Amino acid sequence: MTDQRFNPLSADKRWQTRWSEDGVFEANNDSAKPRSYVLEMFPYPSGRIHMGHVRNYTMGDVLARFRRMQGYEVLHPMGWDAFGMPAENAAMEKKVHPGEWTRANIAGMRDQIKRLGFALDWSREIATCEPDYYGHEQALFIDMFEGGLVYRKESAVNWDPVDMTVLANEQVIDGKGWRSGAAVEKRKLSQWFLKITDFADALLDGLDELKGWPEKVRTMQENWIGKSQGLQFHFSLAEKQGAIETVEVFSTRPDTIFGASFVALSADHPLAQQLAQKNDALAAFCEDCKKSGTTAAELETMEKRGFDTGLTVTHPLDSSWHLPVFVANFVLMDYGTGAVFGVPAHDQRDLDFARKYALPVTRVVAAAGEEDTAIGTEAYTGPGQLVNSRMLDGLDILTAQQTVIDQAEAEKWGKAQTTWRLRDWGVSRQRYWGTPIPIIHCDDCGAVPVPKDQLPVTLPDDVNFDIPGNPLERHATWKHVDCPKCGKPAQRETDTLDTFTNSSWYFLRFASQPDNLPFDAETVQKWMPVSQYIGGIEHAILHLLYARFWTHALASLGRLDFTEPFESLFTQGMVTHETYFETVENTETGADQIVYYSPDEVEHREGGVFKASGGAPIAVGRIEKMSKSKKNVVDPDPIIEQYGADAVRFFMLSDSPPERDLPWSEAGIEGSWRFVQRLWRLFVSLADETESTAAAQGGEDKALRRKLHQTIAGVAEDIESLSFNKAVAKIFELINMIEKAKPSSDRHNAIRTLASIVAPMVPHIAEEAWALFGETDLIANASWPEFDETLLVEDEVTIAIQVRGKLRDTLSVAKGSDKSTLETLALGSEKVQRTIDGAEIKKVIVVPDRLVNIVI
RNA sequence: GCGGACGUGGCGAAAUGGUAGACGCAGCAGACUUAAAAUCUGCUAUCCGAAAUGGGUGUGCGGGUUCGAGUCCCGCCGUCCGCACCA
Repeated sequence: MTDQRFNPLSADKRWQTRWSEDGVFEANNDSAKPRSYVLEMFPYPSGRIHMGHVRNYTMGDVLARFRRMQGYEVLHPMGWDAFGMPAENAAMEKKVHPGEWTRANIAGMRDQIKRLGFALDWSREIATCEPDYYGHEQALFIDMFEGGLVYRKESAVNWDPVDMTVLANEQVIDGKGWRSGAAVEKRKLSQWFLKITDFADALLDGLDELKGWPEKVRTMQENWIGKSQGLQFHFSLAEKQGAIETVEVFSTRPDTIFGASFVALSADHPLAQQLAQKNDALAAFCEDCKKSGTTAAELETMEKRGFDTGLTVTHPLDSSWHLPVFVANFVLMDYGTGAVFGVPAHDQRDLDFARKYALPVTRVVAAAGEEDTAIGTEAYTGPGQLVNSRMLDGLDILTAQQTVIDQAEAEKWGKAQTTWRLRDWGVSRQRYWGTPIPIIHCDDCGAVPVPKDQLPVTLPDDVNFDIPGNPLERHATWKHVDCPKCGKPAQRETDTLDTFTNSSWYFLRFASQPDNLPFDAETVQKWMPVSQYIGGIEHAILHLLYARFWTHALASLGRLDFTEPFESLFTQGMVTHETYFETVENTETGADQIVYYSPDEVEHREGGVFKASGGAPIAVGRIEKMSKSKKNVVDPDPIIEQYGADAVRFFMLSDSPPERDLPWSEAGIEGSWRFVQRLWRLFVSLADETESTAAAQGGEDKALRRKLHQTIAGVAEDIESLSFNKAVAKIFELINMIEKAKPSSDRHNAIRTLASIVAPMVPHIAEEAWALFGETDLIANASWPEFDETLLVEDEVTIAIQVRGKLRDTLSVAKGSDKSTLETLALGSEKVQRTIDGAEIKKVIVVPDRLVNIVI
């Protein structure tokens, strides 16, 4: 007698062991089968996996298992994005070495992930913090260095003047250092940059190829790259300042040149710097500009302020027209030329600035009829014709732009120019826990790459984090080396690479991992590009752009012969949960403060939510992304232990569309658990039944057979499009029908086939069922069931009968009934006649197999 | 500030411009049980109605296109995400 309850505690472990021992999911580089590379963004080993990971890897796993069943050789690897700040924070707080902390986290998280029974090729596991990964990364960096894609320049960082350390944006809270609380300053450091801008055009054009990417991500990348065409030209300084005689500006709106009322320089602009040397007030203003943050959001929301330098420039189209020159805090040195001309009437920022400093506002573009309408508090950015613009009057915007550009080029004071919002990628980090930059600084030879036979440049283990700052910088011996070129004493670069570099090529290393090279191009070529990449939308720009850039760059260096790494991309939603809180008075300050409670600390009872074990009522807050600060985190581990991997996996796939947020709920996981048990009851019901005994009892069941075939086709389609919630709904419909059906050979077959249909989602119970049915091989090695095309279409359809677009009746007719039949049937409907009530019929619209709409 | 998305029952949602609410959760009623759990059956957008194989309303708000709009267009409102040193 087979157990009437499915027991995941024993089944999960048993099948996971079997899959592992048989090496079922190890990808074969030499396979002759068609290939599919399914990849989920690898995790940062923060300590514990969270529900977001579970959701991400479950989705990838369903696709990977489904592709295997379809006959593909599947590469589905897992690894660790193991460098990063949390390890250093742990080192400071817990006095544990970042490496030790990270490796312990990896070990724990690997166990957690394995308990979910994913079809992963663990033989290819990588951790980016190990020298056998980052050493190869150093080799690739040197390739880029030698290929002219790496350079050094000054760039601003957040500097904490108390801790004497560089801070990440994340560590700056309201302009203050997160530990010291000191006001953060911008400070310039000489840093390494990768020339991503060399690939701006290629990265932009490449987006067109990426048909399998969400439109929104392509748009975000397009906007991020920000190609804009315009006019770059110079204003001549009325009062020459030594060597500086002109101010170079760039504008995408040269048509508005007659609306200019000022020129604004970045505080970092050479002219601003030069003037500041002789002008204490200006120097103070420039210094003040350094106090703002380095993030775009801060720069753009801060109060726009300027400093009038007293200088003027002459207008290029009218030498008698002088414009004042300001230094302004909103002009970025990194974009364009570091100087702009302000047209207040047609740019909101310029308008705000002009109002503040009482500068003229002249409308130069107007929609029809608005030529004389004054500009109030809102700049006009819409279409129209040029006004108040001398020779441009009456022209449309585009023609005016071209006219100005042509004249500038003819008179040699400017030229058409393409500018990018995209800036080069600063990869230097003044931190320990990252890939050491393989460069040696020699007084005589300059920056010399470490010879490849001396790689990897490994991190020293004997470091301490008792004082802030970079331990590599203050390590007694590590940085002191001889120059590889001339042999004289020199210094190692002590900055490490941005962790984004680690995730910019890991997918290549998964595909091929020779000892002596980063990857073997031929093997990589067999697997790449990644067929389906799955991860969070938060990576829509940075990670995905950097990974694309590395692939483009390696292709340009002749190391790869493709440029786009990810054929299809899917961005999944977050796992969310209700928040629980109460507002209490802070005993010291008297101010109200919110105290959050975790789901473990509350209980749901009649009348609401209360503190656990009979406590007081508690407020239920918004449903939000699971986060430590809101304490609304549910740890997957105990859930897996209680309900088993299959129920957890199934929950992750049900209900919410995968790109949308998934609210975690106790009731939801209970529902998934009941689903698993329901499946099991169906499977065991077959244990003593053969197809022929079933047939003998009830013959055949055509409707159920049709439903089965529709489900096989429909679920396959839904899995391919990652619409797991729809696949789940179809499975439920099939099960509902099976449960209501009488015994028959078709019912018997439907249940057997059901095991295969659900196998990618709930693989443990599917294996268990397969064994129960007497199969000796694994269902993981089985094929996706075939379906009969002819059974997919119904032979009877329900037609909607509308009167003036409103549903009045429905009719069941043979599929393919012709229009006149349908019209006659519709007009014969009693309900229709009642609604028409003798009115004149103007028109009858008939859509075969769909509806009839009677217009009166 | 800039860029991107989303908005449908009590909740998660479904719906090539063609019957809005499939499927799941929760709830209600019933069966089974000494009882509970589990399981099974039925109902479940909303308003009017005793009920109807009766009618009205209804996909964030306001307009528009169409025989027909959740879906397309225009304008709002709200919420969320990203913004270059978090990963």
